[in-house]
Amino acid sequence: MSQHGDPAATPYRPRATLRDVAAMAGVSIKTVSRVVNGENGVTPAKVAAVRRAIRQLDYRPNVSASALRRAGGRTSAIGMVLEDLANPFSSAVLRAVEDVANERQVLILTGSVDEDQDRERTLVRAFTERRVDGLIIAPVGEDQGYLRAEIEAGTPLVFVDRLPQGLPADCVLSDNEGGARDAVHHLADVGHRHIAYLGDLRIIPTAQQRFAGYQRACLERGLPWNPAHHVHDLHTVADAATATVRLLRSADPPTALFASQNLVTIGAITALQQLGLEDTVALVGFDDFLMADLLKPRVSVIAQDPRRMGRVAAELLFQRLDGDHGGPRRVVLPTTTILRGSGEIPPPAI
Amino acid sequence: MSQHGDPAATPYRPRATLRDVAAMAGVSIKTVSRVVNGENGVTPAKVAAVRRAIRQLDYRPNVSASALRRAGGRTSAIGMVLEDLANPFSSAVLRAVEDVANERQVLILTGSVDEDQDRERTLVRAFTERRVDGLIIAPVGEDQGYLRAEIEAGTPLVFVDRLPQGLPADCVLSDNEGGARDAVHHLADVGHRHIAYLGDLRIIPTAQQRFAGYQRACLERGLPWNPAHHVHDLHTVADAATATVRLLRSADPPTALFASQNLVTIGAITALQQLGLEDTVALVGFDDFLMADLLKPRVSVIAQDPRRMGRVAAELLFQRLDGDHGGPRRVVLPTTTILRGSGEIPPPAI
DNA sequence: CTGAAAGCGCTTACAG
DNA sequence: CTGAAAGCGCTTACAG
Repeated sequence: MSQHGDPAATPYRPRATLRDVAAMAGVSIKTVSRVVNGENGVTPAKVAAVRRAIRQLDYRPNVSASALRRAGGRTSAIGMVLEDLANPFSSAVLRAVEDVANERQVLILTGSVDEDQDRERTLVRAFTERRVDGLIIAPVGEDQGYLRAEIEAGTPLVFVDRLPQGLPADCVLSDNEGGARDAVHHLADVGHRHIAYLGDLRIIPTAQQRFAGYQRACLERGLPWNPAHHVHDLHTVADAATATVRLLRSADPPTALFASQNLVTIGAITALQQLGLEDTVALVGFDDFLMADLLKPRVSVIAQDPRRMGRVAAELLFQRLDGDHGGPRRVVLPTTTILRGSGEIPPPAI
Repeated sequence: MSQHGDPAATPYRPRATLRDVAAMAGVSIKTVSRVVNGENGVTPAKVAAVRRAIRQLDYRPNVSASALRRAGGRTSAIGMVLEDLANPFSSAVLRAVEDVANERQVLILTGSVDEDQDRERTLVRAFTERRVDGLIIAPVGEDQGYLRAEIEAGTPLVFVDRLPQGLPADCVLSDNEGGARDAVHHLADVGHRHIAYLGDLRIIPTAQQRFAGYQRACLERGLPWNPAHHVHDLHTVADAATATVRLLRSADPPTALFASQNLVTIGAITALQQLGLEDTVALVGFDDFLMADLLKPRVSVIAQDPRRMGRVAAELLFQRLDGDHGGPRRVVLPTTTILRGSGEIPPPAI
């Protein structure tokens, strides 16, 4: 009796293997392998017998096992390291990569790093140990030199959103500096001369580039350079709201705001509404967001194109996998200025 | 010369294997395996030699190969099938699952199905062929019976967001009916008797449940049952906006709207703003969204908790993987009614 | 404490 | 057209 096994201890029927299918169909495992892989040169009668056995046993090929022996050893999976899967920018990039990968029957392993360098390395290592065919990475660490070994081992790498440090590699970026510059130029066109900069953590390269664009435009337009109007290291809505309130209540408030990132923009709007200044102080945000159109005033933004970023990155990766061994490429995606109202509020007439 | 290989043809150094490490360290592969897996009973001197070789060769264990032979054969990866990685609900669920999986060093394979039944099956099959340890699925198909084989093979399954059909299995759902009922009761409390239902595709189970909750509340409060005020099959912002405009311009317009889903809510707001009725017609939406707080009026919603849904689903899955073989469990997560203004607009005094 | 042999599920490289 | 043998990179089950 006990030979039949305790159902609680062995509740499962193990998965059928090539060998099981071969036994049931009365052929060798090699013949089954031929049928599974659609190779020709198998008698129709045997093909039928094998197919029948596959169906009866619900056979599922083990792709890890086949990749192990197969020449080239592709796993048909790529790894994607993102800042935070729950944020709209990351998830839009991911989705676009998925769509390209899907056309090639390639699966995606993914994870979030939350600005944590160690997590970036841990994730990359975990993906590598699964022998992914390639990696798309939004880097957070200050040095990506540790990835040199992956490249040498033949795993193509494409960086997105941020430039990698210490490693020449493909990457796809937004024109952060240009976009920020456009924002300030636009506000200056409207007549503003006192434009505050509300920025994310200074360690983030994109934040640095956006500040550089702000700075450049201020120079180009001869705007007064007022460090009291430069607020850095805002990483949450609450941070941004608090900082904006303080700025607008100061003795020397700006007449316009440039918010260098999504959450900062939302924080700034929260503050403006709280002070009743949303129709008085101009605002341009970096990054578009759903509903920018429904707020009052509607929010003018410098839009990135995360889906395009993902698509281009995936296409680049697959080109590498298809054998393109050319030098590293850098793709800079232009931003789009979308004027909806908040950025067109003029400065108060004195 | 040509023996050294053409750099364009063989540009990469193959990854080191256990055998390479063993050769360099002057031990057997079994000893290297012991060191890599942290087994004890290896001379410190050999451990040191092995570690040195691992570092020099930048050895990365091939976890697929080890899983192949290892008893139990866990791959430390789970598969996650979601509606659309780019939508905030899906990505919040994913992120929460990631956080739980991360504690166990488990990786996530994921993909979007976009309401496509075939895609659901294709994705599940692809994950299964990679021998994921478990699956979390937001089902779209009308029948999940095809998954019986996975369960029998010992792959635990947890459904999220929607009940599976034709298969008893663990699942984690929002209280869709209860939440919709709450929305209508709230509007009735404010004084409304003509409350329109704006719903998603009728084939979607959650949409059906929300309509059922709407219906039940109408009965409970003795509200007139007016099919002209029930609009189904709205799946995009544009659809919802058009339908809302038509409804409000009709001879017999409702005084309040219940929007059964995020995009529909946004479409309804677009329409209300377009008609200048946002402060006249009440609105409650199902699903919270960032910025509901910044719109005017602020938007009252029935909030789900996607992060909790993901966390609970992942915990359930890992309990199963840890050996819990009890009967299928169903977890229903309560919704939260958040009153912000739009749902508290009273009906016009006659 | 250490390692040689067998085997995981599959494909490759042959031989017939 | 078909299959037996060897091998992918690793672990298991032994023997010493």
